[in-house]
Amino acid sequence: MSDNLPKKQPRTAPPEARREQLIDATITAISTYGLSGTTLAKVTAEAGLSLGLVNFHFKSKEALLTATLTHLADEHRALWFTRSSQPDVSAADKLKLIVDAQFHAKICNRRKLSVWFAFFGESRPRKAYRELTGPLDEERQIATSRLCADIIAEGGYSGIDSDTVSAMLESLFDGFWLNILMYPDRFTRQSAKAQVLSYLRLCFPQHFTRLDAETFA
Amino acid sequence: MSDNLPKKQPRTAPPEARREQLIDATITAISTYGLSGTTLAKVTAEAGLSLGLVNFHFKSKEALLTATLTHLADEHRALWFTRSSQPDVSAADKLKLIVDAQFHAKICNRRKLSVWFAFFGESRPRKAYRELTGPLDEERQIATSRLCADIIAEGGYSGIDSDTVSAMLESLFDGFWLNILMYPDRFTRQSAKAQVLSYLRLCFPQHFTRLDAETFA
Amino acid sequence: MSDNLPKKQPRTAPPEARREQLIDATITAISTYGLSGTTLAKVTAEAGLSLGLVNFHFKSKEALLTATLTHLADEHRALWFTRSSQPDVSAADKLKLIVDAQFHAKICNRRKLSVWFAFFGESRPRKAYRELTGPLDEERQIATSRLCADIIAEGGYSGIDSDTVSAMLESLFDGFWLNILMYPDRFTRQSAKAQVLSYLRLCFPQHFTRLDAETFA
Amino acid sequence: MSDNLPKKQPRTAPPEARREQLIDATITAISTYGLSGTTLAKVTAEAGLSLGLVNFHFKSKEALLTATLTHLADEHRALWFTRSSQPDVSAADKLKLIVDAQFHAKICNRRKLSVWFAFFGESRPRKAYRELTGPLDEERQIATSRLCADIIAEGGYSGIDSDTVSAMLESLFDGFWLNILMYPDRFTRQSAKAQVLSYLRLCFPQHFTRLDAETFA
DNA sequence: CATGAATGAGTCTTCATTCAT
DNA sequence: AATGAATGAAGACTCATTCAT
Repeated sequence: MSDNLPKKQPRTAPPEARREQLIDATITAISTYGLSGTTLAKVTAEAGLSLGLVNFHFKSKEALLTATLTHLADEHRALWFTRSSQPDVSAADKLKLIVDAQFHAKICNRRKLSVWFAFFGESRPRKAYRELTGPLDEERQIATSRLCADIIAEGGYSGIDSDTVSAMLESLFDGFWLNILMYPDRFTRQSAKAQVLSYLRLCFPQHFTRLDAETFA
Repeated sequence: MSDNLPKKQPRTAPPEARREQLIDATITAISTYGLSGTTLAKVTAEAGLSLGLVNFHFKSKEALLTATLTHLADEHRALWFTRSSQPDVSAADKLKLIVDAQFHAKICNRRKLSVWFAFFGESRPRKAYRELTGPLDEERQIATSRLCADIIAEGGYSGIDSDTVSAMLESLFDGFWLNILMYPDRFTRQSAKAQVLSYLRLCFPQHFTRLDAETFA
Repeated sequence: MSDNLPKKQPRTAPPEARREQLIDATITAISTYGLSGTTLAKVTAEAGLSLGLVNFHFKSKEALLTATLTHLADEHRALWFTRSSQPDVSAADKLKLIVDAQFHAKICNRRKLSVWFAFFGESRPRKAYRELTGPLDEERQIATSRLCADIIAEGGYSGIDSDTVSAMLESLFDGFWLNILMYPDRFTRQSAKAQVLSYLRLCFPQHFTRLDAETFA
Repeated sequence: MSDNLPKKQPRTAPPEARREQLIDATITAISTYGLSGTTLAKVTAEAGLSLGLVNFHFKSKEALLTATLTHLADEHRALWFTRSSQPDVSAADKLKLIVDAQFHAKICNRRKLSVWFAFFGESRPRKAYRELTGPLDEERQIATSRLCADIIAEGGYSGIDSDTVSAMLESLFDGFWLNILMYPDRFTRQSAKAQVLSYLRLCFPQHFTRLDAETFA
């Protein structure tokens, strides 16, 4: 289950390294066994560490799971936020960068998607997700809504509402994530991104051209 | 936990009634406690029945969960299929009926959405879902794709692909479901349906008018 | 598991027939699943009857098992007792008949040996056996001891004790039964009987000849 | 049920000690409650340990039972094998040592005999016994057969077959064990051993004298 | 007499957490 | 810091027994 040799660490490692090691093993365990099938024994075996360490570095199993979720959420947020905060980028390009981040290989892979949907699937973890990650989701939706508003103003688009587009985008993101997780043969990162961009082309024909999908592949 | 008085049934009920009763209690339990938090004790307490009865009417807990999933899938399929199989309905109206079914109060409520996402969230239940419900998902996607193709042919639309639209619809369905489950304050059945229809209006402006959303509310 | 067609009885059968039917199914169940693996469901399925019938015809499961044991013990006792009670038979021939009964196909088959040893193997059933069947075992040992005493007197054998021979016979009976059950490839009814008779030949050379084994085969 | 005070061990004991402790408690439990009446709760209570510990040190209940059987079989084998492997001992004396081992107080007591017959009595445990201990039984039978062949050659005995004697000995061993377990008032270790030796005296009068029984008491 | 649905106590097993070393 | 043995509560499943029909 774990190739322990290369993972063996010096007997005492800096706490932060141990925490990351355990979080990484937790992601692997959740994606393999599911949230309820993830036991501390499996996590520590995967990490090549001893069982007792989890309750030493984290207060409880729940704390480990919370830390794992936060870790993923931060990673995700960093990706789209830093990219779309660059000064000399147009609103449309920022929007494209957010879409791009959503389907980036680092984020949108089955290992990590499994974890997201593991949290969505059960009521208590869902509550935890809402508290921890909900604000980040809302922040992103607000950001895309503002970008859409800028584009609408720029392009003089009528009959289209920035909040509607951003709600659509959020749902497309989640829906494609789910389908990529469920039916990887029919849904891929690339096709998902292309189809989201095709939606933006429908909305904002002057700002999104047929070539965009390839540009950011 | 269970208000037992009104639920008390005659001591011996027809097996099918007991099965339905247990499936209904299972849906409630999953939506309340999650899939892994759903214990047979909670299910039977919810149903006002004794613990041992589940393994009498169903072979195992897993069989109960499978039956629950199948029950939901059949209910969902029946709703959109019978509606969209009527003879004298246009392709566009059939598509609207499918969208309508997807966000119908009978299907799209937090109690039942919880169950869907409970199955999506863990690897083994996800596999079960894929085997049991995957074919129905694909059937629906094929149906919407055909309807889109008909609409495209009718309207002479260019630059739009029926498979892309059906993939988008599938993802919008799932994505809005998730957001309705996660953020019921910001996402409602009505707004979701309206936004999906706004997407169809973008795609097929001659076939979907601004009034459609209200028509099928 | 049960070929139910030929076993189906008229809906109401004489109680004694039902009891025998259930006892027979119990023997089959014990030999197949062991004593603890024998459930009333398996017994009634084997008998082609409904679950509730056992507690109708027998007070409890334990009563069924007790009746089964008694049935076997009576059958066994009848076989050796009636044979060795004939008036014009010599003591040696009576002894041979007892040995013969012990390894008779009707008694000494794996199906029934399983039941005997099932009762020997657990403390409570062992206690039940002791109470129900112990007296019959003792009766047989006394009978063989008397026959040995007669033979010793007749033959003028010295250095041999009738109680020792009867104790040896009892143990040989049980030991061969066990080995026939455990290792049917190495131990058969026929070889066991021949070897017990070879022991009697060692004890009483004038009364048991080399041909005895075949005579009673 | 358990006198816990004297059994309390240091909180962390070497694994092998815990395993032995649990095996010992298992023997006690089987002899008291039978195989199917032996629950992990009773075993651990008997051992003065907590319920969960069995599945920590053994994979399952079945593994514990298997280990218990192996433990007894090894103990038994060691006793007769080391004794009868001494270099300067005659074949007849080796045979006596095997008989002696069979009825040694360490082996042939009701506590341990209960366990043997518990395994004989049910089909699945019987199968386990056959696989684990069958080879040891056969090894012993082969050893006794060889010793008998040596004695026959030495003594020039005729009309007697070494395989027959060894089969008789096996069955006597088992049969006396059963009777000692069932009827301890009428069958004792000492009388059983004396009677088995009396059989050997019948077979090999030059090698086994009347005094042998007492010599090895 | 007969059926089989219903009950609930009892068992094995899992696993988060604790703690002696 | 780290280890892993130990604990015990909780859950799925079994099954003798009861009882309405």
